[in-house]
Amino acid sequence: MRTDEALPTGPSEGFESHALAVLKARGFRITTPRVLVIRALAASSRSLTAYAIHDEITQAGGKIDVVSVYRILTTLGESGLVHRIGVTDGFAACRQTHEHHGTVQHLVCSECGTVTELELGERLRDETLDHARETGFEAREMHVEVLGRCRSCVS
Amino acid sequence: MRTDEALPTGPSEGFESHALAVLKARGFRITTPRVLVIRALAASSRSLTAYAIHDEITQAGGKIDVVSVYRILTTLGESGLVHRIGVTDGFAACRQTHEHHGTVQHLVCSECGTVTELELGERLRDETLDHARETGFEAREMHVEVLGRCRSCVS
DNA sequence: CTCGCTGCAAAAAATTTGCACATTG
DNA sequence: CAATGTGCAAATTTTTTGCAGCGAG
Repeated sequence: MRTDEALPTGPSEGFESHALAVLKARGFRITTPRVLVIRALAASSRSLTAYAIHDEITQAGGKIDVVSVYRILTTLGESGLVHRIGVTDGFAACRQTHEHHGTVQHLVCSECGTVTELELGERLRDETLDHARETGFEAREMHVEVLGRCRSCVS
Repeated sequence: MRTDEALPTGPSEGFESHALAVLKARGFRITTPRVLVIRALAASSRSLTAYAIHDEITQAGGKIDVVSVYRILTTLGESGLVHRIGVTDGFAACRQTHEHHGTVQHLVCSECGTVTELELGERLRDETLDHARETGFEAREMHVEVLGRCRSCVS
């Protein structure tokens, strides 16, 4: 498998190795298309749709079918390696390597589209879930999206 | 305009009159298709996709084009009368008639699909937003989805 | 009566499926 | 070499657009 071209391994390389390790641990094969998708996600601070990922890879000289992107995104999603961002209707790399029990917030910048993950403290998470539980709801996990402007767009 | 058949006005009628009032106040016309969509949303405790709404209306003897459902959903969304539910990829009636500054949580039952709105207390909302702000993010609004089992599915 | 809204037709975009072939481990 | 995963072709499904005509106010 050649991984030495199309979508360079940059500063966010942490996600790539983490994702590959998780896939391997779960019994999935490490293939070129998977590496390319992971790399595209790792390189983007924004959330990407299947077609956006396909374009990124293609424009970087890589070759992949959109169908594969869809299938790979499904796999990554089931392995907790990507999160679907509702407002942008795309997928963002889940960079938190430690266990997050549905407590990651996504800060989505409406100006530049950057998606930042932020761990919601245990206390806030629990209080919010307890609030839901007071109504008799058996809360299992939650997803928080915050819209606004990111640090660099504000200044 | 005939509103006396197809999708009866039931117990959740509050949403219908509220929605119609809001539309009227915003200068939109009250049309049969709009009433039908609003009624379908009001009658469902679950979130509905455009096609699901179309089916509901059609099966109840009503007549509407899916294209209109899309356009009406857009209008309702811009007027804050429906919320897009990420996990279900559908729309749910926003039954809160008072101002909620992005503080409504959605409790989505993974078993029966029911979507319940729950106001997140001011304190919890502010603390969560402040948490995001500490990172330099200018938080404007937020959306919380909680997954689990609703009261009736638990018991 | 007039402008907004709907329906119809059609196009465009997004997502899924089946199967032969290529690739990983 | 034995699955597993990919690409290709094609079918489905979802969403958008243009325009003529209906109907709410």
